[in-house]
Amino acid sequence: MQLFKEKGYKNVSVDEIVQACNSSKGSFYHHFKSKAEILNEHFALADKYYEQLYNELPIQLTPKGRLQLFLENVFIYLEETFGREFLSVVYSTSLESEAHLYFRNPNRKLFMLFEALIAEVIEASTTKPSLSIKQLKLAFIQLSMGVIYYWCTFPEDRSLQESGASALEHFLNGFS
Amino acid sequence: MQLFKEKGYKNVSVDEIVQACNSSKGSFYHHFKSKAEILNEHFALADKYYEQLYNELPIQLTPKGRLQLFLENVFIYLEETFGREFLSVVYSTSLESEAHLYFRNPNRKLFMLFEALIAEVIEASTTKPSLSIKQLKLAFIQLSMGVIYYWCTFPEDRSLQESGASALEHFLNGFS
DNA sequence: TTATAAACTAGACTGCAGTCTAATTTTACA
DNA sequence: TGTAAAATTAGACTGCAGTCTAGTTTATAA
Repeated sequence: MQLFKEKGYKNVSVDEIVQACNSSKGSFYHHFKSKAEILNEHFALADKYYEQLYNELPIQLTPKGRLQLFLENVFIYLEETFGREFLSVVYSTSLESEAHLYFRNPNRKLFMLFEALIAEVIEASTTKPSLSIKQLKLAFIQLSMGVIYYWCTFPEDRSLQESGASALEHFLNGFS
Repeated sequence: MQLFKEKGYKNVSVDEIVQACNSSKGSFYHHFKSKAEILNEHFALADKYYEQLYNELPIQLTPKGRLQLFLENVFIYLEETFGREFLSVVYSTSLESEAHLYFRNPNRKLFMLFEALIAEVIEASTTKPSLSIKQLKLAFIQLSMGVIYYWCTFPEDRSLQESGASALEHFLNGFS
């Protein structure tokens, strides 16, 4: 991870990694399915952090406010801890290999937290929404991924959080 | 493109391509910046098709209905013409290189059509939405990308269109 | 025509992710 | 302890994207 930070993911070869670790390629590929899979280690940490974020969400806020605050903090965390290059590598390699078991797990912890927060919003809503909670959870996941993917693909000067702010707002408007 | 369809993108090497074309690597890389860039050719076609779709949208439909129908047809087109593997390759390689000028152009034709259709929806809406048209266009792009990215990452048996249906519905609910 | 520049082509070469096989170390258990 | 199986390690090797350099063809213009 240190080498990646110093030189960028693409500019660090596996040979360089194993040399820096006094290890060997055989050993490396015994433990990891691919170069990209090393990044997985971080996703376990991320899910831990999200859970903490969730538990620290102020109870006095409205459900919508809680959902909004949560996603905002997730985005801030992603940008600060991972950064655009790291996210690009994860989003890119996830599509081309079976690496990233954490990331590609449709039942990952983060998604469960999304669901819990959306359930709160539905419950507090005066009218029943036309979509089921499963559908709304899916829509929310798609939205988050879209925001991140867009932010990686079209690098601007805005933060990830800013870039996704209006999409999130509009999503919340969808609840009467 | 024929080789890719037969054997899959990853299983066709550039050597194989140039051999099948009685060409050479030097020639290939004179015309294309990368292997992935060949796929670009298709995006020009796609944008042509979208424009036609847009022009054929029934005028008697509500603006929401028109937007919905349009995106549904885009998704159907993407799935049928490109397919999951092709989309995965494009979405993946777009993050790792400067290839795909079409795809990575924030002003591409498709996005303009989105904007036009959203403008219709806003105009027909009784109350002014809290977001500007530019913000809504961005949110809509992010949503579409998210739906496609999700569909590529978590392959299920559902069509792309089905997978994104509820996200799209919820987006439209966001307009009062 | 011919000189010169620009566009294009050829294919050997480089760098790197990932594989393969043979060794070495660790574990399990008699 | 001894020994067989399993886990781990080493590093040479393979396959392929992309580069490099030296040609060859085509366009331009006197």
